[in-house]
Order: sequence, then structure tokens, then C-alpha cells
Amino acid sequence: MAAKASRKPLSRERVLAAAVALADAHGIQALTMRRLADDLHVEAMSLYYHLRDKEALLDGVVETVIAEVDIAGLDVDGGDWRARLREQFLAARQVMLRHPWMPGLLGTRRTVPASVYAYYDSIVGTLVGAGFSYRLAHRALHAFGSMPLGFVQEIFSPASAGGSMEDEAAEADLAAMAEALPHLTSMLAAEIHDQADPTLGWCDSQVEFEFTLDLLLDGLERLRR
Amino acid sequence: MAAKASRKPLSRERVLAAAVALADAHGIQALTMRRLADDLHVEAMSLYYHLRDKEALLDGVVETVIAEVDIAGLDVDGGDWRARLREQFLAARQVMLRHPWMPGLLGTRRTVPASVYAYYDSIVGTLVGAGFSYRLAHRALHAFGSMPLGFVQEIFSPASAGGSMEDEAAEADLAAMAEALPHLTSMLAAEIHDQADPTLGWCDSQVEFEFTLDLLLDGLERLRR
DNA sequence: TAAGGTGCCTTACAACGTAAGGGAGCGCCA
DNA sequence: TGGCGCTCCCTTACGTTGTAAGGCACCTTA
Repeated sequence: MAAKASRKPLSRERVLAAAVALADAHGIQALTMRRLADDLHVEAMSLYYHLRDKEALLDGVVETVIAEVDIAGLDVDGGDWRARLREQFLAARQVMLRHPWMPGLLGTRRTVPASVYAYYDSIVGTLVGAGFSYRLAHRALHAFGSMPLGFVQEIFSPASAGGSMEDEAAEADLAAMAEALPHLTSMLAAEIHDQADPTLGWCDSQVEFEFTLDLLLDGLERLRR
Repeated sequence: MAAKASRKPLSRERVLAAAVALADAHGIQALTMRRLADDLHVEAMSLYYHLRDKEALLDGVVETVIAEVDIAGLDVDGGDWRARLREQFLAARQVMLRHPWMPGLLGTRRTVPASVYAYYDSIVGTLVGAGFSYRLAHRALHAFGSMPLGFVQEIFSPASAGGSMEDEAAEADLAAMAEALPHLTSMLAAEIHDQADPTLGWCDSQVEFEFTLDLLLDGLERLRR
């Protein structure tokens, strides 16, 4: 019989692209060697010819997405250092919004693709070019945290469905919550997240991201002078 | 024969304490049901009588450490809002330094123990008591990120051993790196981390933590007025 | 003393990553 | 032309993980 028509040969790139697509479609926990192989119409062990092990796969996935970040920040120029970094970080954010599992994955990696270093190098270049000392640039880099990659590392992911702020707590005891957490409930009542505001998880909506970003940028600008 | 003298009955608390101890001693990846049971001189399935599943175990571990954070921040009072929060966050940091796996674990949780909400509630209380609007308090909370818990969510963990900044790159090509990453290498040359500086991972040393913290606190104070 | 709950154990299974080796198809060179 | 060796994928199997299902000993209480 005729072999499957679409029997393109495997390759590292094809595998990584399929891995990203799988994670996008079904979440990072669905990214297992067997399932990925299925998607590629291949047996699991075949993947090991192109990638040493699963760690290498995940590293490659990170590398792939970081490449997206890199090209997203290519066309930033003009303006002062704040405007440039701001634009760059927000561009990176668009990439992360396409791959919401990426922040969590990054948290589990222990090594980092070389391209990230190039990226951070350019940021330092921007800073020292704007008059930052290396010491201040260094601290600025730390203060930014993951913002150059377009997100804020969150402590907690959003609960799966429904607004379950508490674990087993039913909806009825909102009153009890208001008593136990008076300030939080008042705050939330006054500050419901705008639904149109694109969100990466719970506490990384667009407006919060930009608020924190500007807070840092302005604070650094003050220290620079 | 006499039964094991130390045949204390199991309990949720005892299991959780053993789990924290195991993670402290051998890392979070050593925390498997079987190994934890071994430490307790018990069979793995026995744990399931006290905890629904492993998720519940991990949630309990988080809860246990957060309780440590809570009591660590009990005796902060006096000073303005900045001093109080600063002291509180730094106290939380001491707890995290004892459990360096905790930041990473928190990143994997999707639910959060109720006690954390009480903690954040008190922070909001401090802020609004100092004249913050709910809106600004809300944004401040987001900007703080994980600092109330005493750490900065890092993008990357430190590589296992040795200063392997690159993956397979040998030591020889420092020159090549200096060429590819001129700003970073200059910066690192000028800014070697002080060894005495206690570090949670790569980019969360004490001085960086305090720098970022003060940057945020000062920036918020300016917005408050 | 019989009943029933409490607390731990035995057995078993599915899903995972992956070690070890096999074999089909190809190009290359004598 | 024939055989060698490389590339690429597959088959089989193993150890480790979390955990479902059920059993058995002990204590309490009626």
C-alpha cells in the first residue's frame, strides 16, 4: 500500500514546532513524548533521534518561543531608553499572550538558551548608552525580573474555572470572607478587573503590567540622573 | 517482638512536617509519595488516609511554609508604611532562604491557602491606612509580586554546579562570549556578586531584593502623595 | 461480645521517560 | 555490482511515578 502521503522527514525544528503547537492547544501538561509523537505520526522513541531527552525538548521549546520574542523586538527604535524598553517589553508580552504556558515553563528550566543572553545584552547596552552605570544597569535588570520577556512571574495561576477564590468555600459565605478579609473584599469590590483587559493569569493583566513597568522605569530614571 | 518504639500515629501535620523536612534535605524533586512514606516508616498508600492526593500534599506543604511566613511577620510594628512592609517582606525572605524550593513550588500551584489571603489583606490594610486609594493599593500589590513572600520570582534557576553560564560552552571561549555579549560581560566584570550576599537562586540576592523593594516602595510613596 | 469505624497495608495498574537494540533505506566507493 | 556504513525510525522492555480497590488488625462503643 502507499505510505502515508504526508511522510515528511522529522527534524528538530519540526518536532519543536509541533511541541509548541501541542502546548498551545492542550496545555503544557499534555506535552508528553508519546502524545507529541502521535501528533507527528511517529513513535515516541523516534523523537530521541532529534532530541537527547525531554529536557532537551523543553529547552528547545523555550528557545523557539524566545526566538519569537527576539523578532518581536526587532523594530523598536527611536525615543529615549524608557520608551524603547517599554515598547520592547510590551512586544514581548504579545508573544507570551500567545503562549500562556511559557512563564510557568520558564520557571522550571535551569538552563537558558544563549539567545536570551544576547537579548539581555542589548538591554544593558540600551541602559549604559543612556548613562546608567554598570552597577545600576545590573540592578535594573534584576528589578525588571521577567518583564523583558513580557510577563510578571505570578505566585499563583488562576484557578481552573469559576471565580473560586477559596478552595472548598462555597459561594454563600461571601459575607464570611468580607469579615475575615475586610480590606481585600473592599478593594476587589472597587477594582474589578476589566474583562477586556488581556490577562496572563491572575495578577498580570495588561494595565497592571504597564503600571509596574512604568513604576520601575520612572524610578530608575530618577536614580540615573 | 516489640513494635517499633517510635510508632507515633500518623497525622496530616506529621506528614506535612516530614514533607517539608524531606524537601529541605533533598530537594523538592525527592518529595515522592513513596520516599516520604519511607521517612515516616510507613507504606506509601497510608499517606492517602490523611491527604487526598499529591496535590493536596503539595498544597499542605505550601500552607505549612506560609504559616511560617505569617508568624515571622507578627512582630512588625512602628514606623511608617514603608518601614513596616519592608521589615515584613524581609522577614518573609528569611523563611524562604530556609526553604529555597518554595518559590518554584509556588509557581506550580494553582490554588492558594486561605492564610495567604489573610496576609495580603493585612498588607492592603497597611496601605489604605497610609492613605492609599484602593486602586493604588491594588496596583501596589501587583507590583510587589512575590516580594511579600520574601522572594523575587526568577526566570531561571541557577545551573547546578560551577559557573556554567552557557550550556556546553567550555571555559576557553570567554573571549567569544565577550565579543557576542559585550555589555553583559563588562557588567559582570564590574559587578561580581558578593559571596557573602545570601542568594535565592541567581538573581535574587539580598542586595538586589532590597534594591527592587525600595525602588517600588519609594515609587509608590511618590504616587501616594 | 458483636459491630463498626479508624488507620495502615497489599496488590495492581496506567502513564510516564527512556535504555537497548533492530532493521529498512540510502549513498558511496572499490 | 556488491557490500559497507550511515541515517532515521521502530519494537520491546524496564523502572519510577501516582493512585484505585480492597483487606486486615485494632479500638471503641453498645
